[in-house]
Amino acid sequence: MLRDKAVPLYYQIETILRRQILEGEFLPGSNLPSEDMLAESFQVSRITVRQALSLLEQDGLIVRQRGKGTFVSQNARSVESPKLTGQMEDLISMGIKTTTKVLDLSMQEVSERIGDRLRLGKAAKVLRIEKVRMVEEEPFSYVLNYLPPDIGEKITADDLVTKPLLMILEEKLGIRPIEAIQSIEATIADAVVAPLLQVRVGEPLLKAERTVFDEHQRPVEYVWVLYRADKYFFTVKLERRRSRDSVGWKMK
Amino acid sequence: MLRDKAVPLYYQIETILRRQILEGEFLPGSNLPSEDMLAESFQVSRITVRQALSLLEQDGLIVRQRGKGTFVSQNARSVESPKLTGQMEDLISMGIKTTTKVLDLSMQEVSERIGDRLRLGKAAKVLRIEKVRMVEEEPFSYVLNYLPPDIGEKITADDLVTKPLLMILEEKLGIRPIEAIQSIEATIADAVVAPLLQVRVGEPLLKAERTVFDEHQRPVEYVWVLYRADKYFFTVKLERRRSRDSVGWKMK
DNA sequence: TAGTGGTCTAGACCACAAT
DNA sequence: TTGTGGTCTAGACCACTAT
Repeated sequence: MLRDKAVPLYYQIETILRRQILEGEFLPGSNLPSEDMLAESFQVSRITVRQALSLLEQDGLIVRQRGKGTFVSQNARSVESPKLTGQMEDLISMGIKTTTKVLDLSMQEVSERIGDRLRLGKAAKVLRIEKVRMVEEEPFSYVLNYLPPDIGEKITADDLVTKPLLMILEEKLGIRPIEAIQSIEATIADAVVAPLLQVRVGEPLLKAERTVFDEHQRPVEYVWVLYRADKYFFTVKLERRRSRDSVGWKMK
Repeated sequence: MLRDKAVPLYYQIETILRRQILEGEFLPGSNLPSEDMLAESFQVSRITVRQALSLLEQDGLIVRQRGKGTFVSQNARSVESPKLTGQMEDLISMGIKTTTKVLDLSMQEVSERIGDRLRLGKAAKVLRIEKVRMVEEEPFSYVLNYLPPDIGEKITADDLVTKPLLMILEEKLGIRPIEAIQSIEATIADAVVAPLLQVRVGEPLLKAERTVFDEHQRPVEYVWVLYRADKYFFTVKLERRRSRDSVGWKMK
């Protein structure tokens, strides 16, 4: 067994099993080897195997059933989307196939709404970035980014043409965005954005607002986006909150 | 310490800590007792405490930092939404404040699209339910439900007026819906739905499609919904996929 | 009864942050 | 150096499913 201090065993095992599932070595509906068998073949303890499996379960790749075994999920499905999906990873990798037109990049007084989202004081300034993202020569979305002053002052227009913003934060500034709270609603194109997105006034648009947080839960970016409804939809997995009745507890 | 065979220790501990956080006994940003201390006061092993904490971490209530401690999340925030949020729980509890007008309830031939989503054969039938949900006397959403025949045949119109569908599935049929895949896009009201939702043609609507699965990953319901944009938005937490470079592995 | 996943323990060592 | 969370072990017993 290859030991690598930098990468935990359970993570290595998860990676291997994930690849095997995605590449079809284990087919949807089929059962995985039992935990004992996996522990044996990887030469680790069962707890470590379970740690790996629970990651796969969280991602919905496998389903575990007591007394029966562990099965590859029917939803271990490849991306079905003809458009683009809006998961965090896509937002990052999106830079690959898209070009960005920066319309504005300037430090501005913070509005109450933005300041609230970024947890800034009233007198603070923010970097405002206005841009249009193009996918295959067609306008795709109209984006407003707002960044706290200490982060914003380190970002230049040159950065933006080459890389997506989240990648700049990570690689240039050492900020690790790991979480975002996003809300989505429907709206229609007005006279201002319609020409920018090359649609008629009144066409449907998907509006998303999100605040992005780093590992310390500091807000590092607030984003306001309008997507063309014909080019974008958003997919999520909803999970029911585990519900089990609990009982009282006595401290000893 | 109270032992209850029916409820795992880690789950009891999670419940207690969750309540303490939500009720403000631990304030956002403050640190929780260390894992060792929690293990001591609950009189359980540290592993069991960690299991409880990892549930809270998954739900975003706490943040753990190696070498520093465990902290209550800044986002342990109560519902901010003036409208309704679209999480699975809401869909269930929604019945409380809403009334439902059933426009149609009938067994029909399955279309290819629906059959595909519910994993049914070509000749299968489905129960189709068409309804309008009202919130405080105002139309809120236009909903089409499709259910597999064996489930659908057990549902009557009477059921629907009293309880939300998911609750019927659970209480009357013993089906436990635990997961759904949902996609969301923007559209506008056409001449058919505009009067039903009491909006003008051309007003923005949020369109959601979702397939609901039970614990065995069987699709138990397919739903197609149009929401009035002025009454509904959807909030989600996005999480960045953990990314760590992994290395090769040698089987022993 | 045999096999599976679910829960739990006691103990160990490590990496990281603060002092 | 001390205290924290991160990883890992070996072993135990339980609950559920299938035979």
